[in-house]
Amino acid sequence: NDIYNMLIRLHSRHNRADQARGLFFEMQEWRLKPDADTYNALINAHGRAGQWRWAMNIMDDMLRAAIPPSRSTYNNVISACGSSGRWKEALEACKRMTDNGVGPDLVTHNIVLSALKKGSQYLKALSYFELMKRRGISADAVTLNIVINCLVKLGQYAKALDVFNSMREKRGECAPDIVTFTSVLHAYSVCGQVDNCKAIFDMMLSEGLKPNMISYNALIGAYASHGMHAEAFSVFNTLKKSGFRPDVVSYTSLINAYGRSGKPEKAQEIFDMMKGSSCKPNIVSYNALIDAYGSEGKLAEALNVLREMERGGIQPD
RNA sequence: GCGUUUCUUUAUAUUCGC
Repeated sequence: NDIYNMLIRLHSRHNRADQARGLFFEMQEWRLKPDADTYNALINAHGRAGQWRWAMNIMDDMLRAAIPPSRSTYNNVISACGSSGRWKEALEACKRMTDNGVGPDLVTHNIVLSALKKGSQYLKALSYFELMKRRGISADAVTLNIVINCLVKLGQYAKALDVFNSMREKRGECAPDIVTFTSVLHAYSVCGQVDNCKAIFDMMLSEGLKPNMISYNALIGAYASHGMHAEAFSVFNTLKKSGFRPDVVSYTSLINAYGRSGKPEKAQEIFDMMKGSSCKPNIVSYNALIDAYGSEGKLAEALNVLREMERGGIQPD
């Protein structure tokens, strides 16, 4: 049983909801009874796939099987609504949870906040956070990271930095983590302060936090969006030297760095490098390269890339 | 009673309009 639960979780992580569902039926053919963990994992799998209705139906099945939904079950359902962009349904599910006598925990509140953020309801997210404070619910780093990102989306950079600085003072549960630093780095990029992106990155290092792919990619992206291809390329190399394999985001950011610097042939070079790697270009990579040519008026080359993309079986959007 | 562990939540890439 536990093995099936693990396998379903594995499919969930890889966004294979149908495979997860297959296992769910397969285990029952072996006369294994799905337990709460099974249902939770299955709900999670559908949530990640944006199938919030399925997620809800599975919870109903659970009730029919006389397995009471746990806090994790509700959290998974609320999260399923959130990742499908259904913030209203997320709030309703949260209310239903309370009505059914299952109290929300901090994770629940964080899931609601992120559902509001995914639904672009940044102001609502901030009011929800204020409500949490008034109720004496103490936030953790995840909470504050979401708040920072909502403030950035609203263009309230100074307030975002205030939250960041309060996290640095408080430490403990609220100590800035790698997500915090990456968010602040991105905030500086969005408001045009590239130098501070590097400063934040270095601060993260001096705090003893190890950068991951996402933080490297964020720095590459910051340089890229400001047309600083040399700096972007240098971070790309540092990433590789640190033992990471650049992913599709790393490559696409670098393509964009050259595109924005008016160097489509360099962008093409990186694109070819990506094809020679284990990482396949996706539609965003193709779009970045097409735009690199297009913005330099090289329409024939741009069309060539478009044709190559279609030959590769990717539909233009 | 205390601690440890498991599960659920947050950060990065392309174009265009307001």
